[in-house]
Amino acid sequence: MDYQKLADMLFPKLKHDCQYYFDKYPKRDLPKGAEVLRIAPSPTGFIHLGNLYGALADERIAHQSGGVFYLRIEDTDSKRKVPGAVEAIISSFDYFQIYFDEGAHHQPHEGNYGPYYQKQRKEIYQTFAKRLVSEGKAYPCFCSGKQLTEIRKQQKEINEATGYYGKWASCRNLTLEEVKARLEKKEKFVIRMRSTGNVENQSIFHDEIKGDITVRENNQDVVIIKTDGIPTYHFAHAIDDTLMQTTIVLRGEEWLGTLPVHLELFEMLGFKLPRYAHTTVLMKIDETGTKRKLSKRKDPELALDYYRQLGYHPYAVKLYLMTLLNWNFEQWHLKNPDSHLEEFKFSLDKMGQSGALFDLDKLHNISKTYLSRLSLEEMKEFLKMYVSSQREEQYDMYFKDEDYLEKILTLGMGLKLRKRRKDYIYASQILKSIDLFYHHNKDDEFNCDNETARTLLTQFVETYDYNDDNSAWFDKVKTVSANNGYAAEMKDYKTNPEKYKGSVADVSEVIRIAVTGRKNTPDLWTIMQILGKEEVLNRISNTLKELD
RNA sequence: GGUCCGUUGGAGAAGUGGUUUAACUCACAUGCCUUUCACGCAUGCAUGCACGGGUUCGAAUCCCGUACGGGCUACCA
Repeated sequence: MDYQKLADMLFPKLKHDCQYYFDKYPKRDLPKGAEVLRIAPSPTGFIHLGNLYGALADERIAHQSGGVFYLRIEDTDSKRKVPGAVEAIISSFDYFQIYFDEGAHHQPHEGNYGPYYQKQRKEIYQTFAKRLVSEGKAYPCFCSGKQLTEIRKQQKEINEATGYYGKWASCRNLTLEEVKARLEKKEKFVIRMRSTGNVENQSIFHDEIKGDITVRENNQDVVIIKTDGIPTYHFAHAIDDTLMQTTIVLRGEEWLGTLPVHLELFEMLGFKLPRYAHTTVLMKIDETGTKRKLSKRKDPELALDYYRQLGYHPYAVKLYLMTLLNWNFEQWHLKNPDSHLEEFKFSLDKMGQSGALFDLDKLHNISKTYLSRLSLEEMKEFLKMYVSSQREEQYDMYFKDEDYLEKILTLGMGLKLRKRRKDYIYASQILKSIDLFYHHNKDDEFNCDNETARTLLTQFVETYDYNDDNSAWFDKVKTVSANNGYAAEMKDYKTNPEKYKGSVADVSEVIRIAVTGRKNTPDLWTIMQILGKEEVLNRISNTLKELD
C-alpha cells in the first residue's frame, strides 16, 4: 500500500508540512521551572463554578512558577456552539479577575502560538493527520453513523466491547483503488488512527494530582478528523498542547477515561508527553439526595453569571474555591488574613482526590468574613460596581447622597464596634438589608395586640427627643416599659418573668418594627439618628394609622 | 456490561503502621454577653475512619474480597 499516495489523495491542497509548524511555534523562552497551562473551554454554554475552580488552579500554577497561562477556545463541535458564549466566558473570567497572558481575545495581541480558536487551526490539524496517513498510522473511514450504530448493536448482543477496533474496523484495510472510487463518488469520510494497542496490557501512569494510576492500552481506532475536516478533542489536544508548548495539562477527571487514547496519539505523532493533572469535579446533591457532578444544563444556579448577578464579591468566591483546591489554604488564610491569596504557595499534590460538594454555607461564611474586613471606601466601591452594572435605575437612589449611604454602611458594617458585624454576604443581599433606610415596609408582625402597640408607641412618641443620646433615649424606652407592666431591666425580668407582661426588649421590638418594619436590625437608636427626626415621626404615625 | 477513579462526622478535610482520647474550618445545638439582630466567648457534636476478612505486639493507615458513589465507554468536549 502506498500510504503517501493515499495521504495526497485525502489532503491534496495543504500549504505547509509539519516542520513548518514546529519552526513557527518554537520552544518558549521561559525561566527554569516555569509552567505553561491553559484553560480550554468549549463555547457550548455558560461556564460555571467548576470551570472557575479549574481556571484558578491553572492560573496559580502558571503564574506562581513564572510561566504562561493562556485561553484556547475549543470550538470543534459546531452543533453545540452557542452564540455569544465566548464573550460570556471572557467576561466572567474578567469579573473574577482570572487573567490570561495570551490567547483568544487577549489584548493587545493574542500571542505567538495562535490562532487560539481551534476552528481556525484546521489546516494545522490536517497537516499532521496527513502525515499520520502517509505513515500508515491513520486511515480514512467511510462508515456512516447508521453503520456504526449497527456494529455497536451487534457487539452488545455477543457481549464484546463496543467501538471501532480490530476486526470490526472494516475500513482499516481498504485498497487505494477503493478509496479512490469512493472519494470520486463524493462519499463522506473521517480519518481514524490505526491503533496498535492491546487492552490486556496495563501500565502505571503518574498523574500530578491522582498519583499513580493504572492505564490500559487503547485499541480503538478513534476518529481524529471528522467529516467536516475538523478534529475531535483528542487530536486537537495532542496537536495544540504540543505546538503551544503546554507543560501541564490540567483538566477535569472526566478525561481520565480517554487518557489511553491520548497516550497512543502522542506516541504515534512522536510528541513528548506533557505532564497531566486531573482535577476532581465539583459535585452537588440533587433533589433525590445523590451526589452528582455539576452540570451546565441541570444546574443553572451554578453558572458563574448567577453569582455575578447576585453580587458575590469575586475575591470571596475565589477564596472559597481556594479552600476547596488546597486543603491547607484555609489555615494559611486564617493565619495571614491580610495577605493576598497569590502569596499562598499553591501545589497540585495538595488537591483533593474525591469530588467535593459545593457548599453554599461555607461560601457565605467566607464572603461575610471577607466583606467584614473591607474598609468603608472599598465597600462603597463594591456596591457602586454592582449597582451600576446590575441595578442601574437605582444608582441615584443610593449614590446621590453618599453621606447618607456612608452612615448606613458604617452602622451595618459595625465600623464603630470593637468587632465588626458580619451581616453582609453579597451585594444584592446588602441592598435588601439597607432597604429599610430607603423604604418603609412592614415585614414583621407585632408581638402584642394592636391596642398595646398603639399605647406603647403613643407614649414613646410623646417623650421622644431626637437630641437624646443613646442612653437617654433608652432610659425613655425603659420608662415606657415600666409604665405599661413591662420590666425595665432585663435582670428583673429574667428572675421573675411571671411578674411582667414582658420586658424592655419586647417594647423595643414594637418601636423597632414601627420604625424599620423589622424585628431584627442593628442598633435602633443609631438607625433613628440616621433616618432623621421627621422621618422617624412620620413612620411611627403611619404605623399608628395602620393600627386603626 | 466493560473500564478507571473514589469512600474519614451534616459539609470541606488533616492524618499513609505506635503521644490520634481522629487536627482544623463551616454547619448545627446549648449557654454566656446583649433592648432585637449581628459580633465575640464557652461547651457539645465520628464508640470509630463504607463493610467483611487477613497481615502485625499494634491499622483509618498494608493486603484480599464485597458494597456503594462518580467518570468514561460518540464524527461531545
